Amino acid sequence: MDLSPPRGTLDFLPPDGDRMLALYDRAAGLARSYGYRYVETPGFERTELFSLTSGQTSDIVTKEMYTFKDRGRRSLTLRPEGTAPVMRAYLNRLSGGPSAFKAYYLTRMYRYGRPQAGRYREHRQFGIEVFGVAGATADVETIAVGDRFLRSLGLSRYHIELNSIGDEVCRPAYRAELIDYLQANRERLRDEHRDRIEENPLRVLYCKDEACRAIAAEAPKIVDRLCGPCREHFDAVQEGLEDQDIKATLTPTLVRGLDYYTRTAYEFVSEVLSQAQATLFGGGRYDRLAEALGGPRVPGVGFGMGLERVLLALKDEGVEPPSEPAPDAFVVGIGEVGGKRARDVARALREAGLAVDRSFEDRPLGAQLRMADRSEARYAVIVGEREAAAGTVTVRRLADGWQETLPLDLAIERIARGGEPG
RNA sequence: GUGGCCGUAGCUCAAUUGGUUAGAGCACCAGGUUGUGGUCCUGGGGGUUGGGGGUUCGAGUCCCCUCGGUCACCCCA
Repeated sequence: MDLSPPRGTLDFLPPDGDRMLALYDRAAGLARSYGYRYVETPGFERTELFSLTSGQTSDIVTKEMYTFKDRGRRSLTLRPEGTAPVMRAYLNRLSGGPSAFKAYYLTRMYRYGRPQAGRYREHRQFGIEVFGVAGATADVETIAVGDRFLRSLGLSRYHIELNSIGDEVCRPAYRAELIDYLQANRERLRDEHRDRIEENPLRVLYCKDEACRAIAAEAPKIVDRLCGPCREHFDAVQEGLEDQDIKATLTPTLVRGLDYYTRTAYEFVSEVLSQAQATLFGGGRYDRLAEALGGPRVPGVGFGMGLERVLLALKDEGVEPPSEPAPDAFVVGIGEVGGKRARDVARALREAGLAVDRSFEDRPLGAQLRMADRSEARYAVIVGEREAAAGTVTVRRLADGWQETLPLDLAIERIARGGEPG
C-alpha cells in the first residue's frame, strides 16, 4: 500500500519529532509561568458547536470542516479551532457566576482545504485563553505571551498587526455604513466580493488585490467609529503594549474570520514566510462567544498559534529550532558478562537521573561505539570483562576520546557533572 | 474549492533529437580493525523513474487520467 501520510498531514520522525516536542515543552513552560492551566478537550465535538459559533459564512463552516456521522447518527466534527471547545467545557462546569480562568492547550486541529507548505489539513496549535476578564490588561497579556514565545525561540523577523472590530453597540452602524460605501464602489471590486458585500462586508477589506486595497484604503474605518467603551478599551490595549515595548501596527483592514470576535483583533505576521503562510498566529477578543452557546456573558480573549508554521519560520530565519537533549551516556557491554553488567550499569545511571541508551545486542566494541556516536550521547560507558572483574567501568568522552576507568559511583558523578576528573 | 508548476534510490541530483543493463554524491550495512566510534580504503544492499492507460520497433523522456508535493488565490494557523 501507499505508505505516505494522508494528504495534508505530516509525520514527525526524528529529528522533527524532537523539535515539535521541544516546542510543546517551551510553550507549556511559558504558559505556566503566566499562570495558565493546561486543558484538553475532545478531538471531535457536536457539529453545532462550530456552526453556531464560527458563523454560517465563515470558511471553516462553509468548506473546511471534517464532519461525519457516527454509528449513532450523531453529526460530529473534528475540532477545527480551539476556542469554542474550551469555552464549551468551561461553561459546562460553570456554576454560579463566571469566574476568571486562564487556560492553554497544545493540540491538533483539522481543516479541510488544499494543502501547501505551512498549511495542512491536520496541524498543531499552541493556544491560550483568558475567560471572565473584560479589561484590556488581559488582551495585552495574551499578546505579550505570544511575543515572548516567538522571541524565546529566536524569531525576530515578524510584526504585529492590531485592530479593533468594535462590539454589538458600534459594529452594526459601522457595518451599514461600510455596506453603503462598498455598494457605491461595487463596480471596482472583484466579482467574488460583489456577492458578499451584504453578508460579510468586513472581509472585503482584507483582500490583497490592488484594486480592492485602494477601495479598502478609502473605506470608512471601524477604529474611527468605535463607541465610547470600545474606544477606551482599544486605547488601553495600545497603551499597555507600549508600556511593555511591544510594537503593534494599527491595521484597519484586519478582521477576523470567525463571528464571535469583538473588539481586539491581532495577527503576528512573519516577514520571511511567503504570504500564504505568513500568519504565525492570530487572536483577539470574543465577548459574545459564551452567549452564542447559550451561556451567560463571559468576556474572553486568546490566540491560536500554528506550530508547524513556527518551525517553518525558524527554518526560514535560519534559526536552529529547539530540540530535545541527546542521551547523556551510551552504555556498551562486551561479551556475556559485560552485557549483563552493562544492563545494571545502565539502570544505575538512569536511577541517578541520567538519560541512557544501550545496544540490545552483544555486538563488537567498534559497532557499539559507532552506535554510541550516532546516538549523540556525550559519553560512552564501556563495560567489558576487564571492568566486570575489577568492578569498574570505562568512561569515554565521545567528543575527544578522553577516557578513564573508575568505579561506577565515581563515573556517575563525572558524567552528571559533565567534566573530566578534578 | 479555483488556476499554474513539479514528481528519477532514504536525501540532493544526473541520464544526447525518444535508443539497449537508469547512474553519482551523501546516508545505510559489512569487511579492513574478535577491547575503541567519529577519518580513510574496499565491498554490498537498495528503483515496478509516484500510479494507471495510450502513442511508438522502442518511453524516465511524448499524450491522457489519477495520486502527491508546491506556488498563487480564497482564507487562515
